[in-house]
Amino acid sequence: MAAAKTARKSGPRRAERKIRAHGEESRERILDAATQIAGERGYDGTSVALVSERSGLPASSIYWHFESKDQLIAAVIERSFHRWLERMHAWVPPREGESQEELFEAAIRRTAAALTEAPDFLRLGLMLALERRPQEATARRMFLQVRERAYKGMVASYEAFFAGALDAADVRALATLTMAAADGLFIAQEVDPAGVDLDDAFQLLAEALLGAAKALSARRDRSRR
Amino acid sequence: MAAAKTARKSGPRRAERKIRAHGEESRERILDAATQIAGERGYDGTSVALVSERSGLPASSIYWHFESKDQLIAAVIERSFHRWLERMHAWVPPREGESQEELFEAAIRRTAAALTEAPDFLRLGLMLALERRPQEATARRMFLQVRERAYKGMVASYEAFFAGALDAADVRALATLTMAAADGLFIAQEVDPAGVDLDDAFQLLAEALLGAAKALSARRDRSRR
Amino acid sequence: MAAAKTARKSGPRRAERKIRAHGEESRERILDAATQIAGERGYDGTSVALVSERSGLPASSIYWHFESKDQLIAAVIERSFHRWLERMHAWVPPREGESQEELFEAAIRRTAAALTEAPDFLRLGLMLALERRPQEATARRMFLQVRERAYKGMVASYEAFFAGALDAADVRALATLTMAAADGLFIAQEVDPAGVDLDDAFQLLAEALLGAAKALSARRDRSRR
Amino acid sequence: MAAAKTARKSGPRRAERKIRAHGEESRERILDAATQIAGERGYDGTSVALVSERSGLPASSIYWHFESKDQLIAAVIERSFHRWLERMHAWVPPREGESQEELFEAAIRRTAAALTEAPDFLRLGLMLALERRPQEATARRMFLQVRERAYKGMVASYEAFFAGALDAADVRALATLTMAAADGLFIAQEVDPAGVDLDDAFQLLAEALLGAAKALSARRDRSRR
DNA sequence: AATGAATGAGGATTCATTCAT
DNA sequence: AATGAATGAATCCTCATTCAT
Repeated sequence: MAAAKTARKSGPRRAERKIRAHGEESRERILDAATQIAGERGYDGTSVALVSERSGLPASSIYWHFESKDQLIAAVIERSFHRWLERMHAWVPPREGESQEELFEAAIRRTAAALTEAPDFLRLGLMLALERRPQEATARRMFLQVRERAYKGMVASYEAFFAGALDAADVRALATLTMAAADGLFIAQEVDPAGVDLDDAFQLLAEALLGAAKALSARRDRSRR
Repeated sequence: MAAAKTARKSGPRRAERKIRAHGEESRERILDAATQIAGERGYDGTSVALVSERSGLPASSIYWHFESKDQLIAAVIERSFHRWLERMHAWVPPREGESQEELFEAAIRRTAAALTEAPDFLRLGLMLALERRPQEATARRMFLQVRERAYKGMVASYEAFFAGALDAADVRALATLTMAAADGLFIAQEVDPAGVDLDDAFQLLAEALLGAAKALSARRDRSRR
Repeated sequence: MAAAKTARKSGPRRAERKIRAHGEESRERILDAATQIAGERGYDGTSVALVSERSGLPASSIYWHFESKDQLIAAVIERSFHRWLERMHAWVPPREGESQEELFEAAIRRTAAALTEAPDFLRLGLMLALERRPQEATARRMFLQVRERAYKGMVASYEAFFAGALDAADVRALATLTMAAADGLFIAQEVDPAGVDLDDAFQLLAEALLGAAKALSARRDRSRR
Repeated sequence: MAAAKTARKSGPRRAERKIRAHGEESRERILDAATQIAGERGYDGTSVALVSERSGLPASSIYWHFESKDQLIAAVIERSFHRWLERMHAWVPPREGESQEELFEAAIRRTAAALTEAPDFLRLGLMLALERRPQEATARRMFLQVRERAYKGMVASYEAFFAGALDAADVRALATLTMAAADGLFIAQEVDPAGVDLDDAFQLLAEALLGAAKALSARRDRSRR
């Protein structure tokens, strides 16, 4: 490759597309390219040269917008997360007049939707989460931060569902299990899309969690007596 | 990876440690180093130079023992898996005279033990599973193969537990959910060891799965009628 | 310079410090930063980006004030030299009623003071003087010019001291030796501040030079006979 | 330039000169090239690419022989110093039947010879000595170390010359001054080869030092009384 | 049963400089 | 009187791999 950079110098002077863009636009172009690539190939697979090629901006321009590759990936994660959050909010109309159980199952379905809505983001994030490198951890930290927020949101909604029945520790345990199962199902489906039906699996998960909640409150009653 | 890494190669190797090992021993040394590094840093983070340094053998010797980096990582996974299997067998004495539920919870506890027994193996495997690169897939395939075997084993034991109550599809769904939750809990604990108590979480998972099983068989009864 | 340097540029500059300074002030800020950095790291070590960061002004502003990096460094040298000259004049009150020898030693002490007064200037200048690169020689030329002036001044005052005793060539030889020793002592003290006492060393230098002067005039007498 | 690497790929396969050299030979080739370049252009001017080009070995091979550019330059300094030391020893036949003063002047002449014998080495070393970079200081340290050895040697021979007349501190002061003057004269001659006659200057320096020695021992007598 | 030496391709990042606004 | 954005060339260095010995 070697000369396949930027926009191909073709023929004489190539003052063709020196857009002198509005900055923010270039930044977005870079983030778009990086999001795409990082989703496909992970942190290490996302070379600055590739992002440069795909975004149409020279590598040095990437470094004008981002301090380092690590920070670029962190920005990718941040933006993806915010977009995903927005879509989540748009998706879920507040429903009324439903039973507790129906409400809960709806919440779980929402989680399922969340997974299918942001596969690249989650895949990249989980890969980073599993890594244990000493340095260059900004991107990883960003994902964990963002994940923490999602977890807190889940705990809050569970507290509403199980008010009275479960105490704070139980709710957290249930939320942790939910998140774990969601992550795991995501992976299962990534690995073998044909082998898992996410809708069915989350339906089953909802029932499992309700069963677990019952067991927890029963345990609680027993210990209280 | 940029500059100034953790590791330092130091020019022409000093002839310090010419152990002239007996072949198999060198191979093991290389695998040990590679296992350690790959567990920490994933596929891309595992450079041949690093493995060379950590094992004390020159890079060319690694290529004498393994065809390529990809095959090396595949071998790492294979060996880790076999060791893990051995430990699993040694660990779990067949218990008798227990109730169905107790037996089931014991099985789940075994799964929990499996996670804590081979963290590097699982961490690396999950990272590979999440990756989406076209070439160099030997290592990834190896993990998925190994994982498939584990899944089959789980299905087999679930069939024994839920014989009569659930049909094959339900058992598979339950096993899939179990595996997903296990993977997810593993990740949760890797990310924040203090935030998750694996014993408690798997206890809760067992109750959740029993709840799900009940729901499944109820559904089945309903549809049969 | 490789990666991960001391300094960090941080993407699109935050608009924090838009002082809208009055031109001359910005120029001074840039010169201050460049003086500091060039004193520490030499010509090549003084990157425009570093100067930008340390001065708080964007790199493009540096190019508004200076034609090129080379001219910037030349300006650094020029300004440093003038400041140093000023301080020198302020420092040295003309003394009267002293013996020849006392006057000479006072002159040498002045030279010593000159060194300690402008270490960055001298350090950078000597570094430039030692370099041998063809292009970008403005800064270097500027230093040598300035140095020539200092040398001429020294020759003039030596001519006064040794009027009658030495001829022009001898005086120049003595001045050359003085300057060389001063440069060398400066380096010695930069390299190991604890190892050299500049006052003592210059005291000794004064005595050495007087000895040399005596030898020179003796030689001259001999050759005249 | 870009493609002007290694040995020019000309025409078809270029298996022409894959010397598979004896290692040590390649190392020397690299050091030769680096010595030449560093002498001309200093530390920063010595790019790995240039050394690669001049030595005929690819850049990556340079990194097989040396850990980093910094260590390469350090090795350059070390080798240059040792070669210089050898030449110094060869140069100076032990003379007998001369007066103290003649012996001393001979020693100084030896120092002069030393300068003209290793100009590149000294120039590079002094440049490094003047720098104040935080990192990458191996080369600099190496020069200072080597310089220290030269200083010790000088002190030892001065102790022989001035045994009885001067005490240890005085000898050190004299040696420091000698070295400083030598460095300074070297610089003066680098800057303006026509302006300095090294032989004359060192002759004068010898007389100056003898004068200084006399002054020192007179001072000592005075203070002893 | 190894290994010293080499290598081309590519890695991230910094360089001095430009120019439209 | 500036500056945000960009850029091509160069920086040091690491990569997986090869091959003669």
